Amino acid sequence: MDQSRTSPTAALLLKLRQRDDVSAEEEKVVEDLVARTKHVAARSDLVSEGDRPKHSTLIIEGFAARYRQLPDGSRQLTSIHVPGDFVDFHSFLLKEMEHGITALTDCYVVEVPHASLKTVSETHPHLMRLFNLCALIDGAIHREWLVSMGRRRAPMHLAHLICEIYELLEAVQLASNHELRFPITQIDLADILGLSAVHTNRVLQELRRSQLITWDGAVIKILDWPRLRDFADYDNRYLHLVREPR
Amino acid sequence: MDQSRTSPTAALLLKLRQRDDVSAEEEKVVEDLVARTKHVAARSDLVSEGDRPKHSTLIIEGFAARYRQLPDGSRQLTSIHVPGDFVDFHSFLLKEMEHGITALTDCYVVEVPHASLKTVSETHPHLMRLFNLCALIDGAIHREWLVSMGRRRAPMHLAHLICEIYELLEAVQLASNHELRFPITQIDLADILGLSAVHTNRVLQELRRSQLITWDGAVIKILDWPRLRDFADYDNRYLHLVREPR
DNA sequence: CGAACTGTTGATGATCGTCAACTGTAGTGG
DNA sequence: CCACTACAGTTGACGATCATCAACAGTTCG
Repeated sequence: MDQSRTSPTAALLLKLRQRDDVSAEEEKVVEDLVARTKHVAARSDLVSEGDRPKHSTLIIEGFAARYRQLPDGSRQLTSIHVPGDFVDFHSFLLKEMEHGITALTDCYVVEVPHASLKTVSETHPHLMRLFNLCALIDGAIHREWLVSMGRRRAPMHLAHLICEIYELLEAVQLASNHELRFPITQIDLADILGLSAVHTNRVLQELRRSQLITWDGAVIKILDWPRLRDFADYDNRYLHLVREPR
Repeated sequence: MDQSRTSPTAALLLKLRQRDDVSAEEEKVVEDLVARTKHVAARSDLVSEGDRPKHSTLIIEGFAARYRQLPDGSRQLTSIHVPGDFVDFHSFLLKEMEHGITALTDCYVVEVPHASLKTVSETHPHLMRLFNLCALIDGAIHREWLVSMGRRRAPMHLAHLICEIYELLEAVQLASNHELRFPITQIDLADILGLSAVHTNRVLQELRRSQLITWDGAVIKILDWPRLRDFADYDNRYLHLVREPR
């Protein structure tokens, strides 16, 4: 795994700074939230459905996803999370988890006690507002996924997903040059797209045949960013990556 | 339209009280947010994509929906909103709207200035937290919709939607006895489900044939709630309708 | 070496979209 | 009053997209 990162809070701070200035004191508060990093093996649950966690989980390294398992055995992933994401921030207010969270790859995470978040909300409301803002952006991503599911054909859907993940990783300096490490199986990818694994495989090959991407093992290369973006009808405004004037 | 409602804030207060106690003072603050109700005709935009509204819109009466229009002319609704919902609460922090909001029926709404929300966040943090909590539940609903889109067949998907809307309306005392007024066209319904209008019509008839519901004009009657719920694999935990102990 | 898993391909069928036509209803204007 | 329009709902025919089942290759790992 990548050990080059200086601090476990680096990705989170990069994310927050895209929203607004983060003062030196707030930065210290964020760093104090990180008590001890914990390793989670790929394919195991960070949080299970029905849990009432006493902490929110911050991803330091690796990929995780929210998912729901249906009675017929099928599974749907409802979001994917990258370093810097509070993957179950809402459990701070909502208590019961109505979905599970799985590690798509080996992960390093930090469990931030809800009590600490409560303190932050009282002593550093501006910082708390930045966390809330990130949760609202999660909602915007959900809505874009709904659009992809409902109105984009599978190849466009996959292309759109690749654009999104690339820009999310680029924003925390984990991807550049239209190249990203995204070590996920086609089975998990199918559960993101809401497709069968077989069809997912064929759709992926279609993007390869069209010279839009290569996807070899864990490494995705976007061969023609403008064409991929147009093909996917990708408009990144919903990620709110540029800071809004206040 | 129904004029029996005593106060424009009735639905909102019912919603908030499901989350936590609302003090008399907080109730007064909520009522002060409602300056002037405004009528919006069915099929017109409450907010348009790209807008930077200076207020958040609270629905007093009628149904509204968030939507996105795609270049090929197709449209996807990403959420539907009932009285008591802040339909664009996130614009308070996120500024630019990356989707539009349309009135599915004639609506009465209130436009609450962001400046007022800012004041509330400073003087009544507990109340603001309840608003935030509602926004997080919106996210949970989005996730459940993603599951429906990805892994439920059209008849299950529609059944699930009916269950959800019924319970949301029941929670603000706008539906009871497994009967609800939901005056929406099959075209809009198709744009919720991500289906064509023709297929939506057939799916609807399937539910009618199965004696699960009647849907005559604006009125939906759920004929067999347990069977509809089982058929849809509907589990309402994600709506967080019961108050959590603190 | 076998076991388990991922990726891949082919064959077949189910689900859903598209096109077209027709019905009923409500409104609109002469 | 009636012709005319507009639109929601409905039905049939046909085709595209996607799921399912089965088989097999390549890799890793014990």
